[in-house]
Amino acid sequence: MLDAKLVRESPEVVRAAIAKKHLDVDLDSVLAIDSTWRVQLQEVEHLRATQKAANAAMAALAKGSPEFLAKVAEMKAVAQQAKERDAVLKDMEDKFRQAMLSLPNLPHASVPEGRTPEENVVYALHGAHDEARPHARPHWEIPGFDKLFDFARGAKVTGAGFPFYVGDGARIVRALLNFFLEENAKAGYVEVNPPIFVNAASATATGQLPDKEGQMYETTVDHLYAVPTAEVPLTNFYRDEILDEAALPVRRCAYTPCFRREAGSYGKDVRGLNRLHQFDKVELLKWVHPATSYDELDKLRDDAERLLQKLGLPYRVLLMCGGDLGFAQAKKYDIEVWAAGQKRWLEVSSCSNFEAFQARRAQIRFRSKETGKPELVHTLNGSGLAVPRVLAALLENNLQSDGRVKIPAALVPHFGKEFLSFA
RNA sequence: GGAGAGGUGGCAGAGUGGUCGAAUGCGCGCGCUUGGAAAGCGCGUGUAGUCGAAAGGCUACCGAGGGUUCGAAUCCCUCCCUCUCCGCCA
Repeated sequence: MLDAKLVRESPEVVRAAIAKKHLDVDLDSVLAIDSTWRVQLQEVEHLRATQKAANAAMAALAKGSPEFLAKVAEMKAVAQQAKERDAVLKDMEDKFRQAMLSLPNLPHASVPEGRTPEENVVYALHGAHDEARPHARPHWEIPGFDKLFDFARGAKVTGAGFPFYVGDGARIVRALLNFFLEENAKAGYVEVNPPIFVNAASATATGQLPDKEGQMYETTVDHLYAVPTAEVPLTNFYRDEILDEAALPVRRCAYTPCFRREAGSYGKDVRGLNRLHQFDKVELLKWVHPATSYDELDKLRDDAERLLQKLGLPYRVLLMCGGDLGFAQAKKYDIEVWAAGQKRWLEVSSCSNFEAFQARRAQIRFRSKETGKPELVHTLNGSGLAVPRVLAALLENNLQSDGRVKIPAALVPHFGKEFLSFA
């Protein structure tokens, strides 16, 4: 959510942001709602002031006196009017809030212009993705793949996109998670094991509700939502709180399974491990002082990149253009790993600075030493990393002529052996 | 799951229909005092919205949401959460 004062006083700034993100948002109607709401607010507050004044006067009068009774009669009418006006105001407040929620975050000045994913800027390229790998093949075509990653039985037991991981398949998932968590801890992120169901208030604060309701699994009793990412419980950890400025930046990481309904995806995008309804991911999250948030974004991206470097997997970093940036982000880098068998890039992390956009919605602040007043923090997050796609790249890139997969040296201590075997 | 108690400012804790944004204490800040500190004394100390050039004004907030009333922290209803006891359970 944006600052209402900014929208009101500098609508041209917001208009430029909408244009850069290539969104279709009716700013004029937002402004109109804002001004009628404020007029109504004034009227209701004036009526309340009248009531309060009468209240004080009546407190000084004898309870049954003629003056008292006259006041009661007089205020009955005011009360009636206040009630009606207040109902209208409530309605307008809902509309106002809806209108404010429809406005996207402002893209940072360093975000490149562009409308489509093709216009994203390749910010960095790491490793030899174009090196010849004669044995590489799409991971789902590797002989024995179905034994370790059992989609058929997953579909029987639960549904499509819920595989069983068996034997070395389960072991490699656990090794990757452990590796990610250990590395992130070394980088200063405190490990958190959060709830994997959240309530509606939490899902709203991070922006999953109301718009993306259909992407989450919801429980029929209690109306809880299975988390689509650890970002949701983690960001909400400090919801409605005021942090100590000295504690910033706060760095946390969390592993959770992630649940996504992902309606409407087909073809090779969803083959094998590329896209699942349930997958494992470690998320990095920071609450930072506004003055440092872009430095912190660079560091966050570096932290995520380092994981791929240590695994020896080629990757590239994209700086997202305005049109591909996303509604809530001010700036975003996507990290994509090279899957040599599929010969395509797979997104394994998305590192974003939300500035105060999420913090305003979730009311996460810090007390400024300078002013003594609460100010909104900036929030950042990124995966560190998503397991199945890293795994897909690992299987494809490291496949040997003998059909085994070579485990990167950094992962061997966690996996316990040097080769993953499909036999 | 059953029975009971309770949710008030940074904390503790008054307040049971009217001048209560809320006593008092602690904490915190500033000042006086002191060689310095403690104690003591004095003053101050929430958040948000809105109007205003500003000074400042107005409004809201006593777990959340509804209701009763001229008026609600206080009465009624629903929900959430915490604690105690019992039951069940990995």
